[in-house]
Amino acid sequence: MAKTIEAIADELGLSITTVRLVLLGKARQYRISAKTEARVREYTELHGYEINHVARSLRLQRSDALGLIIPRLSNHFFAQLAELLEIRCRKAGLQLWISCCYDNPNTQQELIKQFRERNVDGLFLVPANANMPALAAAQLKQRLVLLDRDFGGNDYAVVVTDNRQSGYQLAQRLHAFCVQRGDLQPDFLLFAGNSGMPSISQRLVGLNAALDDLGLSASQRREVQVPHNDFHEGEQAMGELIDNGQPLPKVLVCSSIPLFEGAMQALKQRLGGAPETMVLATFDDHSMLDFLRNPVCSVRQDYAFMIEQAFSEMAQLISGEGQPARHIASMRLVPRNMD
Amino acid sequence: MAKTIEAIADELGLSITTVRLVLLGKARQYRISAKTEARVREYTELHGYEINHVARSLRLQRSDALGLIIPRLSNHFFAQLAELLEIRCRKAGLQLWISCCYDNPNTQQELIKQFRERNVDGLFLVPANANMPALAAAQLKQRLVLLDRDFGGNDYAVVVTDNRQSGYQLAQRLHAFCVQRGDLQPDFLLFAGNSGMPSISQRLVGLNAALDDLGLSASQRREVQVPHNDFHEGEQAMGELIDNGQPLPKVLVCSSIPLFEGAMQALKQRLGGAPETMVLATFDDHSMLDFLRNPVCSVRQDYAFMIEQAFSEMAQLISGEGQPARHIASMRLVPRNMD
DNA sequence: ATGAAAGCGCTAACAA
DNA sequence: TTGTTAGCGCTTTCAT
Repeated sequence: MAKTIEAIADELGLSITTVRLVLLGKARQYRISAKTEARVREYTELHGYEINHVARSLRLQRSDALGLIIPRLSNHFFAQLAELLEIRCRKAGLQLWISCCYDNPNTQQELIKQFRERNVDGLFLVPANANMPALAAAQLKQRLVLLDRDFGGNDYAVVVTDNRQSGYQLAQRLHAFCVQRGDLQPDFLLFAGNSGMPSISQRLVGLNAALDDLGLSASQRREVQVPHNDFHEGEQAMGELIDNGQPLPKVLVCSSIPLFEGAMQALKQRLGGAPETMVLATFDDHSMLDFLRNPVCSVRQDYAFMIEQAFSEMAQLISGEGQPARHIASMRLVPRNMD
Repeated sequence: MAKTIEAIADELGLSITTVRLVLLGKARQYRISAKTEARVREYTELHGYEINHVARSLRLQRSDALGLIIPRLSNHFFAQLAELLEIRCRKAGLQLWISCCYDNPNTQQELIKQFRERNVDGLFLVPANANMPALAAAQLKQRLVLLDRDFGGNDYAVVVTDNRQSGYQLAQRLHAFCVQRGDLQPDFLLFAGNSGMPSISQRLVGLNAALDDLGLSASQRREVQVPHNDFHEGEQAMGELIDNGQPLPKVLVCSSIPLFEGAMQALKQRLGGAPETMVLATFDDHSMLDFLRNPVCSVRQDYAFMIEQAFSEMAQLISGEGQPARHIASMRLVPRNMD
């Protein structure tokens, strides 16, 4: 156990104030005598001193810590977000407490409560449903920055990617690729998980808008929706499609990586893999997509922008200046094997 | 701001103790009158009450929080570990504070200090070097559980995978596969990042022991070491090998996924991908390895075992019972396209 | 140039 | 059956 300021003061026969001023580096400013300063320094260099952040927190009603609630760390996108946000917070002298709610509203509510109890200065939240923002904002004195999902409302700071635009551009790009390689009438299969989430539904909106504009007929467009963005559901849905004897599409677009992985798994197990000419696409990017031989196009979100905006919104909320704003990050298409 | 116990007591004209006993659900036990209990309950149901964990923490000298320091969340293995450990801690009513040190000893030291300042009840640590365990143990009153890397010494609780054994079995399996498909004299290329880490060096030891036992000649064995387990180094090393006109091996074994990804990238960019007959292998597992057409064998660690052992070691250290022990998790080979 | 004291909200020991 | 108080270690304000 490290010594307290009081213990040090006692042992040196000084007052708490004196020791404290030296430890804070304000000796000069308050004209503590050089001799006294030296004595304190010598003592702490020998025995060490570590501030008790808990006591400080209680006194100042501020923890110098921020909370982050995401669905899960095993999703690479959120892990990346968490990693970069922690770096940014640390740069500002703040701790980031990272928790996973698995998109369970009860868990998320419980986590918000716990963060409140521990007096976080603010919360970054990937809301599990449309009600969470209001609930969290109330508990956190509006010190709330929403990430990745925009459920609407202008009351909160929000940082999201332009998913509609991403979807639109993705479909255009895929179609152009097909035409360029000589396939003038490609058909699309859209695979979407949990379209209750605005990020997902917007992706679909964008994709469909592009397919509309491209004039695709009904027979060139299929859409399969599953309740969650996970591996298992992707595998099952693609498995059923194959087992039911439905034709494979020329172009397969998935709303997220886990779903994409599941679909690939089903194709592999039943057909030894996706046909070589099948054009693949997924939202979110991962370096392992390089392993695929097919043409693949993924959508990479702009992490740096998102983190910077999210953090500066939080800083604003804490300082009490300015109004919370909505920030829309752009994305980048990442084509592979599509020259 | 939620009300304090004192504020509630004042407004109800009761004492702090009375209110507290009701809130703790000990009204019965201490024979608080039913009427009083009802009044308190009614009040808190209306106005709410949230305990102030910071004050509690200061008073009890205990935070009900544990720290976890890993190299990085963007490494899927560590993200998985963090995710599961958080679940386990939450089950026990403890918060887990997750931080990344990027294998930088200074950063790691700083994080340990910060956790101390915030009075964590214990720390899970992936040590950045051989000195960190002793340093951390001193600062944390021995409440330290080391993960993934065993730098030796019997003073600490450690949970690691049997990397030597894994390496041995992996090499045996790969060799058997080659023989079975008719390649009686396969040559191996071992690609290792940061063999200063015990996990990595043990993998190499195991691999080489197997190659010894299999009687491979010197010309059948190559080993390339790079300083870090990351994508860029893997890409560069494999790139140089190809650019220098050295022959590709029959079997490529990488010490970790990032390195493996880098090597694949170099093969893809220069040769359009790994030759179809090349047998691939890496430590750690990832579902996206399914994307590869080559025979691939990965090594999956036993997360469930590791988490359970790590947590129970921590529980023991906190309760003060028993001696810290070393736990060795076994692994499982995950063959793909190797029937 | 240095010291003393109040108070952040909680818990535990002791009173009544 | 309920009340009072000290104290966890820090910061801030007001005295010397």
